[in-house]
Amino acid sequence: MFPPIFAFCVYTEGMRASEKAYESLRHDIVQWCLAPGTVLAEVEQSARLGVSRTPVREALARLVADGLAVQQRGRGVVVSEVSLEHLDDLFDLRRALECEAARLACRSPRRAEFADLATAFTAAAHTEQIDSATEDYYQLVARLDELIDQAADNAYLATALRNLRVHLQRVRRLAKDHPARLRASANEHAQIAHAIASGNTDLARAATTMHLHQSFQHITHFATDLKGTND
Amino acid sequence: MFPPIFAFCVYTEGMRASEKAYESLRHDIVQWCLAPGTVLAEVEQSARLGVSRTPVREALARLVADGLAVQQRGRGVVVSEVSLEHLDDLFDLRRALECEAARLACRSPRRAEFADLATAFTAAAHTEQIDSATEDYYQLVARLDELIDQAADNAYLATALRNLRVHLQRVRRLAKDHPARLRASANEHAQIAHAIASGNTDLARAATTMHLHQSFQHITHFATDLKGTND
DNA sequence: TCTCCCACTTCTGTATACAAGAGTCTTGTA
DNA sequence: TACAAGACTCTTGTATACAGAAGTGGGAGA
Repeated sequence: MFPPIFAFCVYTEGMRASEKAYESLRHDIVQWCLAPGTVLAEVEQSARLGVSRTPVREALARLVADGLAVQQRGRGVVVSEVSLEHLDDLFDLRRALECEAARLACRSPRRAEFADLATAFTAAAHTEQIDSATEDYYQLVARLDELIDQAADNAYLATALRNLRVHLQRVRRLAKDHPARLRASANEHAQIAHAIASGNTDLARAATTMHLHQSFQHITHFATDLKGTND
Repeated sequence: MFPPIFAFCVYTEGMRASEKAYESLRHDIVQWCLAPGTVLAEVEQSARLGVSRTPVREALARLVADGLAVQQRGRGVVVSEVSLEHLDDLFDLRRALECEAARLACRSPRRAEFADLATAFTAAAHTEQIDSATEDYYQLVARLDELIDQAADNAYLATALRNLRVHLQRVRRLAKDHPARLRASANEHAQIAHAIASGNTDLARAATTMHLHQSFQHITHFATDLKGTND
């Protein structure tokens, strides 16, 4: 009765079926278990997830609202494409949002908390084998993102960022992590955290802009490599 | 194609029942026909809209995703509150997004099209009885918004702005339109359109910032009046 | 052999039936 | 009279049945 791919959601207990279906599908799409272009037929998914069509429909509607799937006339919904064509658009919006978040965080009474994170990032940048601790590193990044969101204290901004980060997660899968890039990224994050901790708005925006620029360059470069060699 | 701002749906013909329910509920919420706090019971709404519970459920889920309604445990969904408490947050995000849109529009090959709109806004500002042509004026604003979206040519940004503008529409209802404010607003919009037409990024951002600041001040001022007198 | 048309299959969209849970009202007891 | 407990009702959450539409495949005709 248990669906094949469902290792991540331990807590199906008190969850509604529609919630379960949504989380499962969302996870599978973000993690590329369901590749772009995959048709999400209602009956097929309801069988796979072990629930009826009704909650699956609700889940699919939410995925379409998230932009993770698109509704095709007559053909149901399919997993949306991940295109590098609009990566610059994604990053334009991301820069606008993250710079604003950084600005607001600079004015937060909690901004001192960023000093510890800055130290942690600097340490991470000097870790010998950073590529073997990728998961830890990404968790650190998540902590910084979360702290910025909390310090910015703007629900509208947080929602916009949340909607955006899903797409980013999918795109990121296109680029493998190189140790050199991870190290550089850690340093950039340290700079951002430092800037916020010091309350320097201009510096925080600049650091954020720099980091996003480097990240964009990395993904673009690697994705081109991928297309040329593997794809 | 889709109308930019659903003036309302006369076109229930080829529409799915769920779409119809969504547009109808969304319209009623934005137009304050359904006041904040109103309980959106599924059976009640399905009877009112003449469709069954299934499409109503789908519509309600979308409204919750939009932030126009909130799901209350055990009590179904209710129309979300419109609070002035977080108006500054709304405008912080709005400034970030609209400034970015204006910046991108400045780089668009279509930026020359803004010159005509600038002229139209200047004319509107000099209309004798601007308060009797409020609808026309708001349509002009909608045209500018739409043109900026198109010129910015960034689907992610357009989505974020669309999500935000719904909340703004609701808040705007708190403040009556005064002729003086409408005139000033028309001039501010003319400035924005002029700046974009000339391709001056800094000027476009400044004009946008100024307009949003004035708009924020107006709503804040009036809303305080409202609370003191009518409410 | 190619093309067009018709029928069949399969899918979505909608309605409705059923079950579980929460809230409320009523009644009984202290 | 007030409080508590139980039952009832209303609501949501889920499953399923049915209808309509769209795609597909096969057969017939040119």
